[in-house]
Order: sequence, then structure tokens, then C-alpha cells
Amino acid sequence: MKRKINIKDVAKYAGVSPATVSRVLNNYPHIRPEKRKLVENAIQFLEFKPDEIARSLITKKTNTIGLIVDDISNPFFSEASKIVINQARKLGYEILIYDLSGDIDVEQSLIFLKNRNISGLLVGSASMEEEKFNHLKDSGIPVVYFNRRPLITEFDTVTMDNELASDLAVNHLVSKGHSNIVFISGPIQFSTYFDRLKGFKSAYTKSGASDFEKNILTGAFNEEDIFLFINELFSTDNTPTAVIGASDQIAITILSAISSLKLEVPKDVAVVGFDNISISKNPYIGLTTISQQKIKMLSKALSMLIERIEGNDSENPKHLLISPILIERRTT
Amino acid sequence: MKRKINIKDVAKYAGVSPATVSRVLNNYPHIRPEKRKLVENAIQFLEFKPDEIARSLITKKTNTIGLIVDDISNPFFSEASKIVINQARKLGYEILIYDLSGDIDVEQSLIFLKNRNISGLLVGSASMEEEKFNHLKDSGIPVVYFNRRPLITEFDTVTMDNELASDLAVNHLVSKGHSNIVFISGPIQFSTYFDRLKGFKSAYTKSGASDFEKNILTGAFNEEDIFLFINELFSTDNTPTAVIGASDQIAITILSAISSLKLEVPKDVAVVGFDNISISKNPYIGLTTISQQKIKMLSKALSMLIERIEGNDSENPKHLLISPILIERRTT
DNA sequence: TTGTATGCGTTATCAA
DNA sequence: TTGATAACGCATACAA
Repeated sequence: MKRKINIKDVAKYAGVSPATVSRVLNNYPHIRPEKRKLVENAIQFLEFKPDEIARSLITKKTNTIGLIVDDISNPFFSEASKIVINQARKLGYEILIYDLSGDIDVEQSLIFLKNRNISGLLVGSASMEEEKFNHLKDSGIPVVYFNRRPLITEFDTVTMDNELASDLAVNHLVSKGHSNIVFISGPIQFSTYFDRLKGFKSAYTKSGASDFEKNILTGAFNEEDIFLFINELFSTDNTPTAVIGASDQIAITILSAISSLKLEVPKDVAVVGFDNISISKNPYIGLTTISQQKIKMLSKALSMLIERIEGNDSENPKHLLISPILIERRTT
Repeated sequence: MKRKINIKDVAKYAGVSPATVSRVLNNYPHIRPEKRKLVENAIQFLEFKPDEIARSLITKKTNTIGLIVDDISNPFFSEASKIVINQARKLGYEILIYDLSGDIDVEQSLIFLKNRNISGLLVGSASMEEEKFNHLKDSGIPVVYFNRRPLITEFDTVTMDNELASDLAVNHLVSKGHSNIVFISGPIQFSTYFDRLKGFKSAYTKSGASDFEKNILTGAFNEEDIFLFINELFSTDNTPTAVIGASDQIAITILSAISSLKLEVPKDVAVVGFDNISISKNPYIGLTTISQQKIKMLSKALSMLIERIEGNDSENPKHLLISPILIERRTT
């Protein structure tokens, strides 16, 4: 394990000063070509790689982006993370992942972040009640929210037009002749669920429906809740013919519940989800769903963040809406 | 955006030297209690957080662990990552994720790593052909492999006993009366698939079977391969009654293929997978599978790595085997 | 037990 | 265009 070679070694070998080596490293323009050549040769010969830690001590930039997700084992977030990780690396950034599903709370993760001089922060999971990210405003770390938006509007956001998404789902079902539609949502302190529910109510009302509160379940936390709700609804006289799950994971659980009642999808009941996670396209599931266009969403979020990091612009916060896309599959 | 306060500010406020503050920070034992109190108060009052970057410049420790996975959107890896991320944080480490599914190759990611003075490395995806991680031996960065083991044995490994796992799967099926069993594997340059295939052959032979090469598909890369193979096998006279997929993802695709043939699971065909990813327990899928005991595997891998990082022991490499566990569900 | 001074590897400042 | 040198924020050897 040989001693790590540093900028001084390179300088000595090339016969120049450390400052010149640094300039070559940073593509400083005013350098005599022959000196540059000399330095480049030395770098190559000695296999010199600059120490990023020392670099960031003085530049205050780590080229590391923190990615906060609710639960990395949730397919939506893991698929989103994959996009971010690979694109970020191409742009010279690494990703430090913060998974909030442990004991740790948001506050806690922010403390970690600040000490590590993270260059920027992508937040995929903002509760609409949670104001703790406000601390970030003081710290001056650039932040971009995606997927879920916070109540505060001071930060950039890239989210899907979730109300429109529900509109697509409802209209799709109505056009297939469904009039008794159920909506099962996760906890509505998340803007995704909040907006999807809102969009459902408005679209469903517009289609002529009324008095449908009994068809709505919010805050479906586990499979049991969903099973119970489905069981109850389908044991009445006027049974529904379509169920919308406010996420693909919810929708897949709905599929289980329906099949356990010996009902067939889509013959007896149609099912629609949201997010287009990859398992949904498996033919065995074949879930009709509304795509968030993850690649587009995360590319945008990342480039907005890097712009904030590199271009020291302090423009007003941008709020980007991504269009939802209906993907029709077996379940409708 | 106020200036970041540093150790000197704290020292001045507390009326001690910066060195003393540093000692308090690092739990140096020989400090007069009243001075310690003074410093602690100052730290609290000024909301001082030590700059981890400056710290690691001198200690050469970043408290950051690199986690290399094949594909973070693969449920096995995302579920594994979640465990690692949360446990690591409790132990004072952050996780930098390297996803190899982008253009980047292993070599490339190692270069990134070295510059960033990563404290250690967890590798979940070693090809048995790939020797590039050998560079790590020079760099002196502690490495622990999990899930897939490399050909070289110089590094610690934590893997499942995959041969035994196949044994469990075969015996389970044989005990249910199956004698015509199919095995569909991923690329066998990965030790997981290699060992599972080996275990299958040996267990199946032991059960009395012979001449079953036609029942084996290796290197199933996409759904189409699997569909074609299943279609062909089930269009012959002597159709199989059980199929083992060498991963849950493969097994779920097998379920699709079987259901597209109008065959019923488990009545006509039984199916077994490996890894126990979370979707497998969804009642709609209900896949019988062999669990890797991910929590155990990753806790062990992490603690072994941290031991290498912190205890500067250069003991011989350890190779830990985790026992497989059969989880019986609907599909058998 | 505590303080002073040096150094980690790089970039930034200033002068030449 | 280049070089000497002072930062960056902290830990540590050495001295006291």
C-alpha cells in the first residue's frame, strides 16, 4: 500500500509549482501549452488523482447530492433512485441516500447533511405537514423536491399533475362504461395522495356521480385495511365495477383482495393504479396505470438542482408540472 | 446565511484552546469535568457541528461506505440497501450508492471511490469473471462482498449457502410428489446462479432423476426467453409439473408464462423462487421461495466491514455462509 | 490536564 | 503566465 501521491509530487516531477498543477487540474485557461503538457505527463505517469476531500475543504463543494426518499425498497423510489444515481454520475456527482423508513426523522437527516457539506438535496418525500426542511433555507443548500411537494413554495419542485392524473383514470373507466367506482388512497398528508383524491372527486362528480364518500378509503396503510374495505364494499347489493388504487402498490393489493373474493379482473372488476412501477407491466399483473414519467421527472429535478448548485443564480423558485400518461393494460 | 461557526469560535466562547474543544468532541478522557462542561455549553449555545470534511482530511476516514449494487431497482438490491442504509447510519456511517446498471463499469466506479476516500466498500454484485476489484487490494480499502462471491478469496464474503438452497427447493417439490422439474437460471457467471444450478443438479440427481439437461435454461435475460422456453417445454407430451426460478423475479415471470398457457398454479404446475423479495408475499403472487435472510446477511456484512475499518486487524479473510430458509406459499 | 504549533492536500490571493 | 504562501477546519505531536 503505497503512499498516496499528491499535487506536490506532481509539481516536483513536472518541474513546476503546485499552483500550476492545480491550474491544469481546473482547466485554467492562461497556461503555456508546453507547461500544461509537462504537467499532464506527470499526472499520467504518476497516476495522480486529486483528493476530493481536500478539494472540498476549500471549495465548499462536495459534488455529492443527498437523495431523501421515504423508503428505498418501495419500487417507485428505487426506480427513481436508479435514474438519479446514473444521471448524476455522468454529470460528476455522487449520491448519498437518506432513507427515512428507519428510526431517523427528517430533522436528524438534515443534521447529517449539513456536516457533510452536501452540495445539494433532492427530496422525494415531503409531508405537507412537515416544515422541518425549512432549516435548509438558512443553510443555503440548494434543494429540489420531486414527487411530493411540501406546503411551502420557497423551493423548486418537480411533480406530476396529480389531479389531471386522476382525471385520466376516471375518464378511462367511465369510457369503459363504469359508473360505480372506488378510490383507495394512502395517507393524504402527502401531496400525491391529496391531489389524486381531489382529482378523483372532481372528475367523478363531473361524470355525474354523487354521494360517493362511502366509496373512498384514505390512509390505507397496510394490506389488511384494503382487504377489509374491499370485502365490505363487495358484500353489498350495488357492488362497484371498478377500483382505483392511488399507487401501484395499493392497486396490486386490491388485485389480491378481489381475486380472493373469486371475482375476475377485468371481467367483474376493473383496476387502475398510479406510478407505473416496473412490476406492473409483468403480464401476470398487467396493471393499467398512470405513469409519472419518472425519467423525465428526475432528469428535470436533477438538472434544476445542479443549475442551482453551479449557476449561483438566486432566481425565484420554479415549480414544474409533469404530464401524466395513461398506460392501458390487462386490468381494464 | 450566516457564516459557519468553527472550532475556534467555540474555543473563544468557552475560554479554552481549540485543542481542548477537539478533545471534547472526540471523547478524549483526560479532561477536567468543568472544562468539558464549559465546552459542551459553548457547543450547544453556538449550535456547533464539526465539519466532517475537514475531519476526514486529517483522519483519512470519511465514515462513508460505498455500496455497489447491480441494479438498485431490482427488489433484492433495494431491500438490501434499505437494511444497510439504516443500520449504517445507526453506527455513524453514510452510504454512497454505486449502481452498475448505467454505462459505468466496475473499474470506473473504483476510481470515483478512491478519490473520495471512502472508508469501506460493500459489494453485492461480483461477477466470477471479474477481477477488477483486485485494484482494491492495493488501495487498502476494506471490502466485504455479500450475495454474490467473487472467484478470488482475499476479501471477506457473506453469502447464502446457495447449493443447500436448491436442495431445499428440490426436496420440497419432490416431497409434494413432483418428479418432472424445470430449472430456469440467470447468467451463471454470478455465483448465486452458478451455485443454485449446481445444487439443483446434484439434488435432482439424488432424487433419482437423470438426463434432465433439457429441463434447464441458463442465462435467462429477459421475459421473452422465459416465455419461449416454457412454451416449448409445455407443448411436449411429458409436461413438467414444477418449475424453479433461480430468483423471485424469474419465478414471477414464470408465473406469467404459465398462466398465459391457461395452466393453473399450483394445481397444474408448482413454482418456486429464490430471495423472498417483498412482492412475493403479496397474496396475489404468493410465491413459495427460499429466503436469503437479507437482514442477517447484511447486518453481518456491515459489521464485518466496520470491524475491518475500525479495528485495524489484518486477520485472514472470513467467509460467512447464511442458511437458506424455505418459505412455503400458494404456488406449491 | 491543557495550550501551541504543525500538517492534512488542495485552492485562492497576491506579487512578480 | 507563474510561483510563494496563506487559507480551509480540524486533529495531533509535543511542550508545558
